[in-house]
Amino acid sequence: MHSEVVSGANSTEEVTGKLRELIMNGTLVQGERLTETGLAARLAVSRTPIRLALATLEREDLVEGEPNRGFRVRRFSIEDMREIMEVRAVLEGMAARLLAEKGLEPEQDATLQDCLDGIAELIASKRHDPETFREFARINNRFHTSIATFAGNAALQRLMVRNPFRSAPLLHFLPNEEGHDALIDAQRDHIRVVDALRRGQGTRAEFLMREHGLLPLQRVEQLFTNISKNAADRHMDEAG
Amino acid sequence: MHSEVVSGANSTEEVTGKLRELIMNGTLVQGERLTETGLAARLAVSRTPIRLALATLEREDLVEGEPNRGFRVRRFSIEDMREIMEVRAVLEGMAARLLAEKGLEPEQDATLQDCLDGIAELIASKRHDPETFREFARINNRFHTSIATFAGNAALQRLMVRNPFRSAPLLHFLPNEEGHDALIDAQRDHIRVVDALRRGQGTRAEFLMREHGLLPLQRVEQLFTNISKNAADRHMDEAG
DNA sequence: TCGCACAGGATTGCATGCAATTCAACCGGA
DNA sequence: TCCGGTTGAATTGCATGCAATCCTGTGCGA
Repeated sequence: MHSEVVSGANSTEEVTGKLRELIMNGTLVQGERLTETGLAARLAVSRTPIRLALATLEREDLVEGEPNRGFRVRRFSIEDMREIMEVRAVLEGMAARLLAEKGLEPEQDATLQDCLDGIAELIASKRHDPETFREFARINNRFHTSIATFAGNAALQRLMVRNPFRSAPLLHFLPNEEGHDALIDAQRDHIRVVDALRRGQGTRAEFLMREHGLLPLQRVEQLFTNISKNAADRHMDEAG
Repeated sequence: MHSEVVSGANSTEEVTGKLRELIMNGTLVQGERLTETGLAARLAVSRTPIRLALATLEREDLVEGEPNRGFRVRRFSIEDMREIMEVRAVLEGMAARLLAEKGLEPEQDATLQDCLDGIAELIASKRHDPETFREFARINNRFHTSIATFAGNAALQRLMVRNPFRSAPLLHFLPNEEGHDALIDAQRDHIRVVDALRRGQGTRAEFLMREHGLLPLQRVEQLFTNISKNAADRHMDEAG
């Protein structure tokens, strides 16, 4: 059974990444049971790295396991999403505050300005195709990651990169007409955050960032209702 | 090889707990290399649960591992401690704010009052023996855990119980003459936090709790310098 | 004396076997 | 028809074997 030989030397790492991706892009649907043998066959490794990967993903809250009963893909309710985003917003706010209090190094300033410019360009292009949105996601990610890094608190940074906040499934919302508005909203927040950072206004930076972190909430809620509706429709189709 | 049979059905859980304890109480010193076989022999289990436990502890930042080179007990510098405590303070502040905004249920109010009373009693006793301090630690822990729970944000609660903030080694500072003062300081903060919670003053509760979370900083710094001094002395002894 | 290659041992990483537990279907009885 | 008990398959949890990798110390050459 050599369906798909894993390339890297370290299987566990690869497996963890692959599983994370499978969960996040929805291939493994929420609530789905994950058997070690099943995954082992699917990824062409033995159960050992699978088991380790699942333990890791459990700590990331992407899967949940019960003793002697294996793992399943974690179900994210809308409340879960809200809670996760609230925590993330607070942590991002903290990062912004620390950075403002420390002051921006010139090159850090340049990096953030670069992000602002990149998004401004996307907005000016007035396009709202998927690629534009993906590019926004990349720059946006760089913006937030940079602030978390520049803040200079390793413990904070670890929490932010490791935990599922950003990676929680369903945050990959699809681009649509409103996507472009989302860009504009985000950019407005970003500009103000950077302004606060430059002026060393820690509290202002903190709370701007907090609020910014809650921006996608409405969007996610809408997405949730759409998904529920689709599920209901599909159910009716089957019944019919 | 039956030196110490593990009782529970689930070895991995037990092993994780035992290792966590061994690291936290200093039996496994910082920077010490952890070999799977060594630990397996020590805890009388095979390498498999050891490996899983180490993976878990790595995510808790109690050990650090390099691929193909095993794990070592994480070294905590004073800067690490400060960063960890800063993050924890922010998260505790968030919990306090959420709880204040939600309002206290009567039984929640009673639980917190119970903690206040318990510590007040310890202070009134004017004793500063180890047992008194351990009792304080228990009540203090209950106080903070309660607030984290009552806040009603599961994601936040998970972060706070799972991560090493509280459990970071060296936070088990020894009781001494100043220990009693520490109780008084803590109690003063607790009373004000509870007051803010009762009045629904979210911002006040948040910042009181943040400040409270930084209370042990000075203490930890002192402890660090003492340890360094001791280490230096020992080194000189060896050299002499 | 110093630097470097190499060999042997130690250790990790992964696969797999086996016992214990859980899950599911079936069967008998009311 | 419904319900509880039982049995067998599926699955997890742990132990262990083996190959690959890394570390240590030794010997050779400059």
